[in-house]
Amino acid sequence: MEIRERILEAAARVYAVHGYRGATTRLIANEAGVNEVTLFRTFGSKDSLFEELARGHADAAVVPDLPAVPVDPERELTRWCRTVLAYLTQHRSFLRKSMSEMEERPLAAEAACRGPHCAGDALARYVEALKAHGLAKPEGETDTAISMFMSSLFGDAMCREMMPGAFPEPAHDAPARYASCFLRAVGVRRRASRKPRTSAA
Amino acid sequence: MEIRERILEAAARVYAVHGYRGATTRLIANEAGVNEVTLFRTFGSKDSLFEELARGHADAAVVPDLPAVPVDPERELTRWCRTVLAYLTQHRSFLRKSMSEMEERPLAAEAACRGPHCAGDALARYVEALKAHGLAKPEGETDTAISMFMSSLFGDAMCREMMPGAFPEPAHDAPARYASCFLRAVGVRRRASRKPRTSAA
DNA sequence: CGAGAAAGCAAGTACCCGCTTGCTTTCCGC
DNA sequence: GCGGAAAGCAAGCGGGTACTTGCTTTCTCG
Repeated sequence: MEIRERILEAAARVYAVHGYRGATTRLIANEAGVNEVTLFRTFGSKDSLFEELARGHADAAVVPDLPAVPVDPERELTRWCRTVLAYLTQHRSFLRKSMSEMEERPLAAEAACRGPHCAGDALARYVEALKAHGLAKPEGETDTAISMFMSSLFGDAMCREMMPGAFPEPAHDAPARYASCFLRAVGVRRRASRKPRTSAA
Repeated sequence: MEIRERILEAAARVYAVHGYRGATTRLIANEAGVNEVTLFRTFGSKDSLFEELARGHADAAVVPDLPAVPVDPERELTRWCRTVLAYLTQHRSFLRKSMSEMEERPLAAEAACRGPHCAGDALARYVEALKAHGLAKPEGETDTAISMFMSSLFGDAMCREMMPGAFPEPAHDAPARYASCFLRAVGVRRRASRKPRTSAA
């Protein structure tokens, strides 16, 4: 692998555990299996290394897309929710660190927020589509519901490991529960499972 | 004020901005208007100062109580929600730091979680009371709703300042919206405002 | 094979951090 | 007014951190 990428990945790992101040150049170089001098030759300074790290992380944030034309809201949203939650959970330490450094390194916090922010926008568009297709009630406070839904994913990813018991169990079922609860809140009727030929009145 | 408390409060302020590693004893002593040596004479070490700080913070976490017998859920819950959200918002920097230091100082993270955890328990008891008095539907997935509600408060407090626009506006109305959305989710019917003499069927 | 680039290595600089020491000043009750 | 406790002050110690320098090793490509 390119030495540049090896250092960046090592920096991400060390940063996720120790934060910016604790992620010393020695530690990062060691983790990357690289001489510390090489780190400085490659990136110039610790600051610019982390600048690039934040940029890369923001660019790489995957926001799965929701269909423009909703067909099976429960299923589609559960799937989306699972992906977003998995992403947030996987990067929880990194995100926690970045957000906690808001006061000292605001750009890092901003970069960390970009992914989730886009996800929220995608969800809002999806709910508009639900309304447009008569699947969701148009009157509800959907903005509040969306905000609560996104916070739920965020809270689950950030806090579950330190507050077990405060989140839906088992963890694997959480996405379905969040999605179902959200859909009820925006007035989407639950379908009978797995497309029965006729709907029960 | 006692010198002990002055140092503790200064430590909390500095810590909220710079985190544990950034909160140097020099900085804390300066903020407290105290000689650095006095800090060490009083607390012995930086570690034990922060130990005491975490303990004090956990003990001082105020969890407002909800009535054992619910009368006006919308009103009661909005009020409770406002208090909890205000607490979380006021201490957001402190909490962000403590939670982000989960890997290096797990006791700090645990202490920071204690308050919110108790709040969640109080809410769960309240919902049980709602059910017992026939005000909430007993069948719903109330656990998920509670978890989402608590996450909403957490997410709002932690992220609003760095993601304006992703949360209910104006901020002052957020508690009422969260409460209302939650009550709908657990099947509490909205009352006509302000106790009309007869209830409309 | 040989030149140049890339990486390693050892050492060093200037500064910061937690913490200590030795001493002086201030203050309060008897 | 005086003795003792509490706080201040100046200096320093050992170790860590970002970053630099000067030199050697290794690899690549023509």
